Parts: sequence; structure tokens; C-alpha cells
Amino acid sequence: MTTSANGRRKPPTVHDVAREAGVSRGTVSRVLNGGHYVSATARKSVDAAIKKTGYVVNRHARSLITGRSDSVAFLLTEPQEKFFEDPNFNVLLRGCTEHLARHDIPLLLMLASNEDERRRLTRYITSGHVDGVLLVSSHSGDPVTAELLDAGIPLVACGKPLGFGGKVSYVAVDEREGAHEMVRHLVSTGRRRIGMITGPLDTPGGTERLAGYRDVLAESELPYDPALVVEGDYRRSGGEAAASQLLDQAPDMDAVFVASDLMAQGVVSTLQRAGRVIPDDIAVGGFDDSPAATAVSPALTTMRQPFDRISAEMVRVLLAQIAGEDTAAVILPTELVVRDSA
Amino acid sequence: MTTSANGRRKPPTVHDVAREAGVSRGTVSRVLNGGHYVSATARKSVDAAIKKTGYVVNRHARSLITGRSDSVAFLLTEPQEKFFEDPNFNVLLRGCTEHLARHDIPLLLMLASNEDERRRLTRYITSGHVDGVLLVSSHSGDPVTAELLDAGIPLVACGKPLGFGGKVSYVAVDEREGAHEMVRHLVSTGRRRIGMITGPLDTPGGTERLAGYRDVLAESELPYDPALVVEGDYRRSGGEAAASQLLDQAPDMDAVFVASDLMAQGVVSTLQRAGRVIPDDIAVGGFDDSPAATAVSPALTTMRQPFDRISAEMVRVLLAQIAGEDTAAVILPTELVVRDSA
DNA sequence: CTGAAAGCGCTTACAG
DNA sequence: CTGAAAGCGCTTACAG
Repeated sequence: MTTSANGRRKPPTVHDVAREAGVSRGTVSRVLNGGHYVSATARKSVDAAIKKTGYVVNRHARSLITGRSDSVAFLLTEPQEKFFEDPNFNVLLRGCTEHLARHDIPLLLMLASNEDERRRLTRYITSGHVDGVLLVSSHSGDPVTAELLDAGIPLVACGKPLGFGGKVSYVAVDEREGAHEMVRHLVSTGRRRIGMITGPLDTPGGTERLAGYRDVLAESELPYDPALVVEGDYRRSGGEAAASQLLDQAPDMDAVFVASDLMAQGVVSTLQRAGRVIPDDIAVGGFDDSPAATAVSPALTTMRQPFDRISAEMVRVLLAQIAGEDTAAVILPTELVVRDSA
Repeated sequence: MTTSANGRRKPPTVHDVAREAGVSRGTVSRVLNGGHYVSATARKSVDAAIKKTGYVVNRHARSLITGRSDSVAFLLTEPQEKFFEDPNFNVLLRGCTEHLARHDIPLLLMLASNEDERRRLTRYITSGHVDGVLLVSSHSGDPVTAELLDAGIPLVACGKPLGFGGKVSYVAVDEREGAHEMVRHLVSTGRRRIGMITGPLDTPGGTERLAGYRDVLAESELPYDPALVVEGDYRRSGGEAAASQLLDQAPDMDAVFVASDLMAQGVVSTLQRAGRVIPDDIAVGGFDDSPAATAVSPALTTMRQPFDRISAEMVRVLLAQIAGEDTAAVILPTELVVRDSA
């Protein structure tokens, strides 16, 4: 290890390792890349030389030749206030970072806030600066998704991306089944005027959970009343607004299924301000089991999304795709978590 | 742009641009790097050629020769549950990502969860894979900080890192002054038995806000009563526990200054469960003005930390340091935000 | 101002 | 199994 002018040590290279080990640089490289076609003795002396010199591969040099960057983007293509407000997002981001770290792959966080940023990032990504992208963008027909898909960039979305006909890999939860379970729970506790606050209806979480709600209404021989359904936006403030609207439209409502815990947080406070007691007057069922679920009082009965598994699967599918495998969809189950609100 | 075997287009290189523009690759490179020592005509034809070919620089090749990576790490060195639970963290992460994006610098998110990860990441960073690091780690004497400092890696911390005697750059808020303002506000509204829930006392936010609290007690000729002070951990659950303890130790308390909004959220619910009305019985003052502040009812009176500016300054100072400037500390003011809780 | 050339640190056919 | 050699795409003294 030599010291250069600016005082920063110049790190050892394959050359230094080769010299130390008494082999050629090619052999060092072979050891570094899996140790195939290398004798046990050579491998051993290279390993020792690596340890001794403190050698760490220069990823830029490697990338220059392999054409891979050994890094992955985590891309948010929507107004991110929403995501950053939602504790689910954190759990997902953390999970992806940790799972990638196990493969020694850094995660580049990218926020496409506006048209300019979208263009810049699309260009960055399609220029091969990352090997693949973990995509968080639930709205249908997202233009970035289309461009990346078009450029052949390995891609896996969180939640089924609408409008791409099965051409993009994704990891999602069984939305409809999750809704079934929650609404059945509400019905089983004697609720008959069950309202719903949906997610945005151009997202699968929006449409599918609503569909599940209607399924159970039908199977329970409960009438579907449009006055009991309001579209939300997955934000706390949206939950508050939607709850007020429901209170107006259907004052006799005895339960609400809310498509996210964050919205449910807003719903709870609006209902309480209106003098309703939860769950006695109105039961509230959430979705996610995010940290928001236990930050409210009463704590939320909700459908747990396995975000730890979701992030693990996203990483697994993406890495497989980078390695050349075909696209894939992974559907994970949700789980009813009964607490105090329903 | 040629198409290679695997169907992915092979991007144009300086060579293609040079050919298109009728100049040498050196000239193309000069245009790319600021356009010095290049004639206006040459510059123009290179620009045109870049546009025409859709050229994007290959950062790996550039990094290999410049020795810079043109990327920056955002490093969390603590059990991150805490950070990921705290909405402040999101705001900071987002701000840093956006400010770096303006310089076309990607942010690599790194989580040092355990000893192994700490070692791996330290190695990664000190091997020159990033040009600098934005550090979030408030506890004193953090070993990663020491190692990075030692390796001469440009570094800027969020909040003053304790135990490094001014050798590390940081951006922080005037903690003590912030505490002054809040406690004076409490005093000015007639409170006399003012409790405090501090942050961890090995962090500057912990000690300084406590010091500020004591300052104002003294200037107001209010006695300092240890029974009124409990150490918290910046978590909601910690706020709940601390509030219970205060309720036991000092049932006559008529205000609490809580060192973070997230803890204050827990405090509010504990106090309310105990039948106290806020602010009538007890005033609650927070710190941060995080999204948590308006997620509670009553909404929190709090000290606003300018996270947008904090992240902007962190990025600015880091970039300056990467460019060779000396370390620097930036202290930003807080601002009292009066809502309903005090 | 500009071109030819060297070289950054690595990987990978190619011979052997 | 192993070494010598070419080359990934760029930047930067060096001459001119």
C-alpha cells in the first residue's frame, strides 16, 4: 500500500496481490470470481495475499469490463410525500436494503419527483448505471415503468403494476383475499352497515380490496350501498375527509373497512371527534399492520402485509432476473390481526 | 448505437461521439469536463454529436481514472428501528437525496445493523467506493465515525457527534436555544411545575435540550426538581413509559417538555388515558415539528427543526469537503410552532 | 486549442 | 490449471 500525494492511501490492486502470491493477475481474478480453474495451492496463496494486502476489488474497473454495475436502484416514481408519510414505505426500503446487502449490492435511492427528474433518472438507469430496479409506483400506466421495460432493464414492482399485461415482475399480496378476511371478520362480529374507504381506484390495492368487500357483502346477503363507499388516497388526511363524508352519507354505519392503516388513523380521529365510540358504535378495520396501527387508540384491527417477505422476494426476483431468468409474479398472503378497533 | 448479442443496445462511447463530431476523443472529454481549452466550434460540434448519438458518460470508466465515484453514502450506524420509526428520518433522507440529485450524485443507502455490517460497510467506504458520507448516528464515540475519520473520508454528521472534538463536520440545530424558547413559552402560559422527558443523554439533543430547560427554570426562579425529569429514547413507546413515570413521581406536574414529537405522541396518549386533559391539566411541548406533531390530537405545540435546510446544508458541506475544503459546522435555528397542546 | 498516447484496475478468451 | 495479452471507456499530461 503506497501513499500518494494527497495523503490518502492508494489501495492495493490485483497486481499487488499477484506479486504477493507469486501468481499472475489472471489467477487472482479467477480466485476473486469463484475460484474455478484454480488449483488449491494457488487459491490458498491468493487468499493469504488478499488478507495480507487488505485488497478490496475496485468495482469501477470490474464494472467497466463486465458491463454490470453490481448495484440496484430503488425508484419512487410518484409524488413521494405520500410514501414518505407512510411508515410502510420505511419498512420496505429497509428490507430491500438489508436483503441486497447480503449480496453485497448497494441500493441507490432515486426519487422521480417531477418530469425533469423522471427523464434524468430514466436516462441514468437505461445507460446501465444500475443492473436493475426495485420499483414503487402503484398508479396504472406509469411512463417510467414503460420506458424501463422497453429498454429491457430488469425490473420488479411492489404491487401489481396495472396496464402492462403481465410483462413486468412484481411482488404483491393477495389483495382480494385480504379484503375478504377483514370484511368477514366485521360481519362475524355482527356488523351489518359496513362502509369502505378504498385506496385510489387506479391501483390494484384500490380496486381489489373493494372487489373483496363486495364479494363478502354478496356472500353475506348484505346489500351493496354506494353511499357506504368512498375513495381515499392512502393518506391520513384523506382518511379524515373520507370519514366525514361517510358520516354524512351513512350516519347509521356500524363498521368501516379502511384500505390502509394510515387512512384508518385519520378515520379514527374523525369518528372520535364526531362522538362515535370505537368499536362500540363503529368498528374500524385497517390494512397493512403498519406502525400506524398501534399508534392509534384503540389499536387497529388490521390485515397484516408481510413487508419483510415482500422486500425479500422483490430482491430475490430482481436478482434472478438480472441473472437472466424470466419475469415472475409472487403473491403473498395477508393475515388478520385482531386488536381493539374491531 | 449497435445492438449486441443479448439484445441490449450497446451505448455510444466517446469514440462514437468523436467520430460523429470529427474531433479526437480527448476533445470530447474536454467538452464533457467543463469545456476548457476547447474552441467554440469544436464544442458546438461535440454538443451536437452528443445529442445525436444520445451519448451518456460511462461513470465506471470515468471513476476508474479520476478515482472519484461521484456517489455518496447515507449511513445509519444505529439500530435503525428507531430511525425508521421516526418520520424525521424520512424527511432528512428525502432532502439529502433530492439535494444530491441536483448535482447528479446518487445516494447509496447503507444500514450498519450489526458488527458484521459495520465492518463490511466501513471497508466498502474506505475502499473509495463513495466519495463521502452523510452520517446519521447520534450516540457518542461511534466507532464507525472514528474509522471513517481516520481513513480521511469526507464526512458530515447530522447533529454534533460527541467525542470527536470538532474534527468532524456536522449540521445541527441550536438545541439549547430551542429548549429555551419552548420552556419560556410554557412558563409564559403560567406553568410552574414543568416536567421534561429528555432524549438519550449521550446525544447532544439529549444533554443540550435538558441544559436549556434548566437554564429557563433558573432564569424564571423555578426550582429544579429531579423528580420532574426522565430520560427518554426518542421512541413513542419510550414517551409512554416516561410519561407514566412522571405521573407517578410528580402528579402535580402542569406541563411537560418532551424532546421529540414522536415521544410526545406517546406522552399525549398516556396522559389522556390517565384522565388528564391537554392542555388544560397539562401542557405538552414537543420538539421537531415532525409529521407526528399533527397526527395527534390535540396537535402538538413544538419546536420546528428545519429538516429541509439541514439536509441541504449537509449536502453542501459534504460536497465542499470532497472538493477539498476544510471541515465545518453549521448551526441552524429552530422555531416555535404553537398549536393546541401548549 | 487539439491529437496521439498512456494508463486507470480489472476480466476473459486464448494458448499452452 | 495458468500466464500473457487484449481491451472495457474514459481522462490527462504531453507535445505541438
